[in-house]
Amino acid sequence: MKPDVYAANCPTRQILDRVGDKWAVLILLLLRVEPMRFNQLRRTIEGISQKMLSQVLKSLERDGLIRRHAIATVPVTVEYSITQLGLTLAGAVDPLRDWAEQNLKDVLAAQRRYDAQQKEEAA
Amino acid sequence: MKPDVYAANCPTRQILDRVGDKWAVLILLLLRVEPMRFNQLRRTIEGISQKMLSQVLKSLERDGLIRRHAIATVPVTVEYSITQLGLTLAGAVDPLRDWAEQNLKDVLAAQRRYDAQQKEEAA
DNA sequence: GATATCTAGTTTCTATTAGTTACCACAGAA
DNA sequence: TTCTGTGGTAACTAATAGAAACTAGATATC
Repeated sequence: MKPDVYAANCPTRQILDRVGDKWAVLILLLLRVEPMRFNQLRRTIEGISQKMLSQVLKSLERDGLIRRHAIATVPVTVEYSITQLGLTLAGAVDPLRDWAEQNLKDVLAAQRRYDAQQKEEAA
Repeated sequence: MKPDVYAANCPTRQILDRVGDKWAVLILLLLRVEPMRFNQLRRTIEGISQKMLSQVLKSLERDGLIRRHAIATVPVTVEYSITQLGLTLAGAVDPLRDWAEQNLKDVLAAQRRYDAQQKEEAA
């Protein structure tokens, strides 16, 4: 009944870390639409650095959520696509995205209330 | 169609950050069962530092996901409970937890395959 | 009467991680 | 010959997570 806090033993912990990763889900959702190349992803996701993109792609591939396919052109092009496993994870993220869209207003309102309260107490 | 990368504008991004927070969801799921006090949470979640617990509780309260209730005993006790909003977020996390439990085996297998592949290529 | 314990935190410092910037090698076009 | 494109890596810095010690006030223990 007690949640298992030790990261190594807790599957949910590991998946939440992956989903909480700033770029991972974004990439997953992009690749759900269609396969993309490295620089294509980089241009689409304005603000990501090459290092982070490279790093996240590598870890997503390691987890079996995406597939890396190098094509022997000149210069080499590399295409990334989503796997079946990645597809199901993306699906599990959808309820969360829906929740976010429906409830962001309330969260922001709560934040404003809290901040106003704090300010008042400080005065 | 293109996902909005700029964090400030993207509700999903903000919620995913919250859910990806190492301790936040854990606390939310604990408080879904029953209200708890500060040190009670600290003892239940072995491994969390007082600083992190205090910090996460504060940000969860700020987001309107939990409620803080100080009781004038001696010494003062503080009880944290989940709000209606927090309850619905916890519900949206459930599919993800289910996915994790069902697919962790596959993810770990993919990781082993990937690591073996890397090792082989290095040799 | 000094010490320890409970409550719920805060402060300080360090280790880890996230992110930025510059660079690599190769080929084709201007 | 310098510029653009391919897909990255290496070195450095800023931000954050976490460990450990401290606060304060009342009660119980030695």
